[in-house]
Amino acid sequence: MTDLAPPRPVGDAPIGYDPAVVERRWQAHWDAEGTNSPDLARGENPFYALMMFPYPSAEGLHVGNLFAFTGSDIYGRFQRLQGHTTFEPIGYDAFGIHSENFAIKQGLHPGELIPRNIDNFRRQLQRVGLMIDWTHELSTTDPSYYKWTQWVFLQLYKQGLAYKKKAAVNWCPLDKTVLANEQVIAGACERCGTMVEQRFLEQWFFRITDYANRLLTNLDGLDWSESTKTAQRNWIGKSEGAEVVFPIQDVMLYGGSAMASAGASGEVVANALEVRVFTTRPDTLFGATYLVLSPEHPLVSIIAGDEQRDDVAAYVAHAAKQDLVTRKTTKEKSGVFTGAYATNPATGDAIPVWIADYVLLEYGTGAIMGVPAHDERDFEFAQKFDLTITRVIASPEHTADLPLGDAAFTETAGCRLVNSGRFNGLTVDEGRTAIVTELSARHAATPVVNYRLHDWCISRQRYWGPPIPIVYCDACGTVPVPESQLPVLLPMIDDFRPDDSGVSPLARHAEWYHTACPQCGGPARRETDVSDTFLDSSWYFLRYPSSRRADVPFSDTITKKWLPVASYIGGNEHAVLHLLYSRFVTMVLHDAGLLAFEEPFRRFRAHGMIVRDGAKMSKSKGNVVNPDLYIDEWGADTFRTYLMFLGPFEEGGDFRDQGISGVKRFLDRLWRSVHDARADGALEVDVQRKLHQTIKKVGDDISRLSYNTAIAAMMEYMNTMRSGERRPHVDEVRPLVQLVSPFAPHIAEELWSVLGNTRSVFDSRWPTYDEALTVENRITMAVQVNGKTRGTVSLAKDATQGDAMTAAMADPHITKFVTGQPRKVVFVPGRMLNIVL
RNA sequence: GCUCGGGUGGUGGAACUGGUAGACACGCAGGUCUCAGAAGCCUGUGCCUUCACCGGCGUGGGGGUUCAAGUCCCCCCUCGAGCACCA
Repeated sequence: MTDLAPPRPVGDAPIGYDPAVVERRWQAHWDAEGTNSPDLARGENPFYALMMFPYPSAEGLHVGNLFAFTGSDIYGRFQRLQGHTTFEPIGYDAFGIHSENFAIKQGLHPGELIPRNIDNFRRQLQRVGLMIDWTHELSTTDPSYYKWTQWVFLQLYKQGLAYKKKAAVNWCPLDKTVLANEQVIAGACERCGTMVEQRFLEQWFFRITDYANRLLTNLDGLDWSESTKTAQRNWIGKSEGAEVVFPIQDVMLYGGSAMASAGASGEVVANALEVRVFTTRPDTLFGATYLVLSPEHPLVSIIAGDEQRDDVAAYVAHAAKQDLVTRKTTKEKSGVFTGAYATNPATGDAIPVWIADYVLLEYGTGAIMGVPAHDERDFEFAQKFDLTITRVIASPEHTADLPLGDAAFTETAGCRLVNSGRFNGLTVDEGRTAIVTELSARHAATPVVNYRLHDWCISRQRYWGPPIPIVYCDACGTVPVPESQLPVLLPMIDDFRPDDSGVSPLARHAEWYHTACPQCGGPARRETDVSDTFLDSSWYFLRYPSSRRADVPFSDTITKKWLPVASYIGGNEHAVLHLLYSRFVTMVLHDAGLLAFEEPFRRFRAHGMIVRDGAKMSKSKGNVVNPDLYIDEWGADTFRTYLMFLGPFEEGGDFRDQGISGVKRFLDRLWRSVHDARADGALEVDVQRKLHQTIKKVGDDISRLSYNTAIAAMMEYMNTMRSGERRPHVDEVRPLVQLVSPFAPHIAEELWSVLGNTRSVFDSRWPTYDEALTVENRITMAVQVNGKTRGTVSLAKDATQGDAMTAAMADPHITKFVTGQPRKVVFVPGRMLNIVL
C-alpha cells in the first residue's frame, strides 16, 4: 500500500490542494495495486469500455484524443461504480502510409520512429489518469499482433472472400507511386504537382459487397449514434431498380469474334449483341432517347462504327489518362457517338449509343439509358449534343407536350406517366412496377438491387504494413501461407522508399522475396504488397482481452465473456470505413464459426470535435492546443473536467482557456469542503433534498453522455452545500466525492481516503438516492394572462386549480391584467396557470 | 448538388414528452476582508425605457398551428461536417 496520508499544505497554497502531487501519488498507487487491471477470467458483470485507439503521431496526443478518451473513461468508471468489472484497454494503430511518409521526411526508419512516438503517447496517456489496463496494451506493428492480422486475411481467403483483380488507381508518374484519392489535389500529385494518371494494377480485394445487405439491415437493431448509422446507410447506398436490355441494331461485326453474348443456358446466340443498363427509374423508359456506355465498357470497341472509330479511340485514351478524382468531379459533360444504334425495348425506336466519362464502369452495368427529360445529368448531356428530349412524366399542372424549359423535371410525387403508350396515366410507382413486369415477361428486364459500396481494396504497394501472407509458385499457383508459418515478418530494410517499379519495396529484397512453396517446396515468390491499415484496426477489439495469448488470436472463453463490446466511443470520421470494416470482419469470423456474435459493438457513440476559435485545430493555423501545458498548469483532473464541461460531448465545442478557472475553483471548493466537513449535528433538509436530486441527475446525465450538464448539476449542489462559507456535514460531502470521481479521479481518490476509506473510491458503489427526498413540497407556479407570464405564485406541491386561481387573484400584479370574466382557464398541475380572457 | 448536424446574452452553453427562456460557468460591475494585493465570500448582470416601480422587446429571417412555440408545420438565409456525375 502506498502512503495514503493527505499531503501537507505546500508552500503558500492556502488550501493544500496540489494537483501535481495528488495525481502523481494516485497514479503510482493504481499501478502498484493493479487497480485498473481487472481479473478478466473471473471478474463479475463484465463491461468492456472501448475507445478508438490512436495513431501515434510524432506530435503526441492532441486535445481531440484526450476529449474522446476522457469521455470514454468517464463512462467506464461510472459503469465500474455501478458494480461492473470494467476493462478499459488501449493500443496503437501504428502501421500505414502516414508513419512511413513522416519517417521518410525525417530520414528515419519507421521501425525506430514509431516506438519513440508510442513512448511519448504512453507517457501522456498515463498522466491524464485514464483507467487503462496497461497489461493489455498492444501495437498493430508488433509481430505478435500482425501475425493474427495475417491470420484474419487467411480466414477471408479460405472463405473465398479475398481475391485479386486489376483495378484503377491514381498513379503519379514522377513519384512513381500510387496515391490515395485524398492525395490528389485538382488532378495533380499533392507533393510534386505532376498531373496524376490512372493505372490498372493487380490488387487484393475483400468481397465486402457480398455482405452489403446484411451490413445494411443489421443497422436497424444497433444502439448506435443515428448520425453514424445514416452515414453507413448512405455509404452502402442501396438502390432498387431494374436492368433493362437494349439490343444493338445492325452491327458490323469485326474480326468475326464479335463475342455474341452467352445466354443464361450457356448457348451462344448468334448476333445477339445487347447493352444492359441499370436504372432506378424504369417508369421513364419511354423517355430513354439514347444510351451511354462508360469509355471502359467492353462493348465499345466492338460496336464503334468505321467513321467513328478514331474519335472513339481518342476519347477512350483521353478518359484513361484522367485521374480518378478529376474524372468524378468535372461536371462539364463530354462524350462521343459510337455510330451504333440500339432498340428501346419499350418504344421499339432506334436510339443512338454514345460513350461518356460521366458513366462509371464500376457502378451498375457500366452503361445507362439517357432520359434527358427527367435526369439532370442526362439533360445537360442531351442539350450539349442536341439529342432528343421526350417528356414522359407530368405533374397534374403539366400537359403531355409541355416543353421542359431549361432543366430536367425530376419530381415524382403526384406525377403520372405521359407519352408512354398504354402506361399513360399511371403514377410513377405504378408505372415502375408495370413496365418492369411487362418487360420481364419478354426477358427484356430484371428487377435488380445495386449498391454503391465497392469491394474493399486492401493492397498497398508500400513498405510499412503487414505483408499479405500469400506465395506464388510456378507449379501450384497462388498459395496461402499456412497458419503455422505466420507471421510473415516484415523485414527491417533500409531502403523502404517506393521506387520506379510501382511494386512494393519489398520486391527489391531477393532474400525475402524468394521463398519455398509451402505446398511443393519448389521455388516461389512472396506477395510483396502489404495490407491496408484498416485491416489492422478491423479486429483489434477482439485481441485486447486475449492480448497475452501467443497461441490464438482470441480465446474462446474470454471472448464469450467480454464481447461484443459494451460501449464504443470514437470519432465520426470513422463512421464508414473503420466501423464498417470491423462489422464486416466480425460477420465473416462469425460465419466461419469463430465468433458467436456477428455485430462487434453493442453500443457506439460518436463524440464531437474540439475546435479552437471556431476552426479545426491545425498546425498551419497555429491554433493547436498542447495538452501537456494545460496539465502542467491546472492538473489532469481540472483539465479533464473542463474538457467535458465545454459543451455537449456528442457535439464537441470551442476550446478557450478562459473557462478553465471555473472548474478549478469547483475542485478547490470540493477539497476545502472535505477538509472542513463536520461529523456532528444533523443534515439540513434543503441540502439533503438537493443532494438526492443531484445524485439522480448526475447518474442520468452520465448515462446519456450529457457530461456538461452533469458537471453543472454538481456545481449547483456545491453552491447549495457551501453557500456562504457553510461547513458541510460529512454525509453531505461524501457522495459528492463519488459523483465527481469519474471526472476527476485523482482528487476523488485522495479525498475518499481523507474521509477515512482504505479502498479505492472506484470500488465503492455509486450513491443511491431516495425518490421521496427529491420532491419539493412547495412549488413556484407561473401565472399567465392570455399566454403572457404576469407573475408567479407559491403553492403546495399538490395544489389544485382552485388553489392556484385563489392565489393568483390575490396578487394585484396579476389581477390588473384580468380585465374581464375569464373565457377559459388552462391549468397544468405543478407547472402553470393560464387565464384566457 | 445530396445527406447529417447547428444558429439562444459580451462569451461557452442550459431548457426532459410544447408550459416562468438564459441553469451552470467565464467575463464584467459593486461590496466585504486586507497596510495593499491574491485567494475566498456576498450582491448584481438579455436588450430598450425608467431614479425606481411599471412596461415593452427578445432564441437567424418570414409565415402558420396552439390557451401557450427555442421546442411542432411550411418557406428562406447562414455556418459546420461528410459524400459527391452512383444512373
